[in-house]
Amino acid sequence: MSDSKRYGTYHHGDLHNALIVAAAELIEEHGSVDFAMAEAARRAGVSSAAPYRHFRDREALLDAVAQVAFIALDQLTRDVAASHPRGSESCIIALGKAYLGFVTDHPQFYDLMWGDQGLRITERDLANSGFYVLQDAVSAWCEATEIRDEDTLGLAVKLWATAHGLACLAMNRTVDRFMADADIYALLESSTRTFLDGLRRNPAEKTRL
Amino acid sequence: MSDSKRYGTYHHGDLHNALIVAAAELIEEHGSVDFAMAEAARRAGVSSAAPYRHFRDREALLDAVAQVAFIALDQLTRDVAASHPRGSESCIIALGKAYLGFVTDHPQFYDLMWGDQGLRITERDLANSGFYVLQDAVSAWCEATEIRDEDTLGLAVKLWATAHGLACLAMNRTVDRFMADADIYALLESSTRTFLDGLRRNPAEKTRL
DNA sequence: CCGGAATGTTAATGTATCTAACATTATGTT
DNA sequence: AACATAATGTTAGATACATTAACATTCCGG
Repeated sequence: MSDSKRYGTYHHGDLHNALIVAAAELIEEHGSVDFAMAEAARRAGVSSAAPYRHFRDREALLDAVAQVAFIALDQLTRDVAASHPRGSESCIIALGKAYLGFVTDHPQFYDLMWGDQGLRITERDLANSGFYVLQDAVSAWCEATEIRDEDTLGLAVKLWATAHGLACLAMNRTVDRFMADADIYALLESSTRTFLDGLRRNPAEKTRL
Repeated sequence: MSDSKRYGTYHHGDLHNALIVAAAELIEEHGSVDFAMAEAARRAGVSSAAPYRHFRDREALLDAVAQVAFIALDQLTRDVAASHPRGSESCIIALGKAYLGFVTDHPQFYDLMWGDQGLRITERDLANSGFYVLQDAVSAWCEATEIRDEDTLGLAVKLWATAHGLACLAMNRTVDRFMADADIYALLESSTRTFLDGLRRNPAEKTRL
């Protein structure tokens, strides 16, 4: 029933997905989210009004693209976590670097995912943000490092914020302009190691209220 | 010559600035940057075409608003730095908290300043981003803490990234959804303290290439 | 006080989103 | 198979906004 060959030329057969793909391509090509609805429709081979049978409005199409992006991020995150020893420092660092790479390799999708004050982000998207994978890695690291009684949720947020912030500043070329030839991956790694060193030094510091 | 009373009703007298103010207000009210050029014009009491005598296009008006926002951030940053002992850890933390407050108090301006992949940011804006103030605070702290031979530029970027990332995740309500009742200021403070602890523990770690 | 530069106005123009009315195809029921 | 109906497309606007063109008024330097 998902075989588009069953449809004639009048009905597309899988316009919903075709529009998501077209929109993603256009975002990639334009380098931003400012493509025209009609352009996506044309690329999918339908008239400019057809998309509205599948998406309430332009925003809804963007939501759908964002959801796909979150799923891709989640997949990447899981793959990275799976290829590093659970509880290792290298796993946490690899997760951060993967996040950094995801953002900087697809800067066009950043706004889609995190921009607009996050109005587009759903609970489902957050579950696909890789955060829970990071939190698990942090928990495992705390156990392995014999750091007990830590607020792993808070730790994960702090580590995430560091990677996110660096990704953000790297993406909009802010880091480059302050540090020529900056290696953001090296920055993230050393920043993370310093932070974890700090935890080892003073593990009892809790942050939740 | 800046006295608008010298002008009659036909000429506004200070439309350039009035438009910047109107745009800022509209951004604040709409909660985003999606106001109409004509709306800003109406608020300034002129016709919808008048703004184009002062700004090439809508983008140019947004640039101008962003520049004002950067100047405000710079001023805030300098004030905070001046009210804390130079070289103190509290100064670095206060700077981070001020940054966090600036972003979360005016979330509408975030996209304007850092969004759109930072295409709007000029060199002048960066000088007004508060970064150099932070870098100076970090340098002073390193001296006071007898941590020598450190890459203060890199350290400042790392600290900035942490504050920026947390601000970003707080602003789009991502942190809230993972941690109910999260106190982002407390998170930033403990994160920063842990990081500085890590530096004290292992100060020789350098990151530049 | 005159002439040009600035700055405003009104009236298009072009483009984008979205809707309305209508056409065609798919699907499920008898 | 034949029909009813839902789903999905199409064309032709309606509306909103950015921007420009042509023209009007005011400011300011000589």
